Amino acid sequence: MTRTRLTAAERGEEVLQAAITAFGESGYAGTKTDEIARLAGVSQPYVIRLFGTKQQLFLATLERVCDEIEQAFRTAAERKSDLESLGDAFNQLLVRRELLVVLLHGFAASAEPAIGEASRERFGGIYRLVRDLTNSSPEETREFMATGMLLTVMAAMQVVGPNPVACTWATDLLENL
Amino acid sequence: MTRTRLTAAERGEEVLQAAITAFGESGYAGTKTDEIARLAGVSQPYVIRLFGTKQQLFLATLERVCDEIEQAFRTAAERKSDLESLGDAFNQLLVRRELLVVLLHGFAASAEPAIGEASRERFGGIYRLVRDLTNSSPEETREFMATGMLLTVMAAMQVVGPNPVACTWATDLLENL
DNA sequence: CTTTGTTGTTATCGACTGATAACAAGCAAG
DNA sequence: CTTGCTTGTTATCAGTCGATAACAACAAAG
Repeated sequence: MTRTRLTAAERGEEVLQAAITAFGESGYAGTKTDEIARLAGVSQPYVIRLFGTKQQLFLATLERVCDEIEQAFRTAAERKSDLESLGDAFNQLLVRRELLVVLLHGFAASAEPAIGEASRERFGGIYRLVRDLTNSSPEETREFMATGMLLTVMAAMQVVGPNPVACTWATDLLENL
Repeated sequence: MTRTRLTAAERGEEVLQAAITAFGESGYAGTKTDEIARLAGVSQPYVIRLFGTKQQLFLATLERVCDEIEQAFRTAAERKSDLESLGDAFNQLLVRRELLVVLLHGFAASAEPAIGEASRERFGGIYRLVRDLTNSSPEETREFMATGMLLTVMAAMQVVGPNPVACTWATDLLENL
């Protein structure tokens, strides 16, 4: 048991990774801070002290996820700045199902004002980033975002990504993509 | 106060409508059966007795929502059986934001086995229905479903539908649709 | 070595929440 | 009217969960 002592920033990072996993699986309301603590290997009260409240932890998780998505797009655009290149990057993100599904849970929890505001802000930012990185028209960008949302809900339904549930309609939808 | 006595089926219907509203706003885990009861004007234990458990109530709500969506598509196809006609029908559904958002909450709660199974089943059914009603190719149908998912998450973020939150990127995305 | 700040824990609370039980009130038939 | 079935309520529990408080362990500095 390597129960090392870390700085608050380092431990916070571990908790954040655990939060991505947990929130990605069960969403904002459905996830217990205790489960996140267990995944991170710390006590539940410490998770709360590191982030203040469960909601602030969720918001931090959402911001982190969006940062990683935007970073993946920027990196892809450096090699080739078209929508196909960004699409490949998106498919790579699907390997970590929880990442994109956290985003979906943010959208779904938008009735909570703070979460809704963050979701709208970050989704708009990703839209603009995709459009600007690739110099695409609004129509092309919308189709890209739409396909992204379809894949994201399919990730939530566990028909794409690692260990997918077998599903005839899913394989049908994924052909020629 | 018209506190009339209804049959179990009639009262169940009222509870189901309340459940669409409540689950659409707060999702499966985030909605309290007590809130549904309040909206339906009955006591919380009665809601439970009518549907067994909160999960069974959510599943019934999900089934109902999917039935209504499929019905809207069937009706639209009777007049004109192409994707544009079904798209118009979908836009009409957006007027009742909660309806589509319940669907999204079903996807999001797919980690719960029973909910995941129902979500996959019904989503696949809608996909096949759209494709068969319009005789569209898998590619065309996929694009339709993708756009539908984009609009659904935008509905969850409250940037489309009644009383939309003003948002530059949202108006941008909705132009020429 | 002791002082001081940071990291982390255990103990515990208070509010919530789904579910059960027991009971009451309406309604139709005989 | 009373018997029996359905509709509905109040009371209440048992478990959960986020959050707070108090304390403990460790490390660096002087």
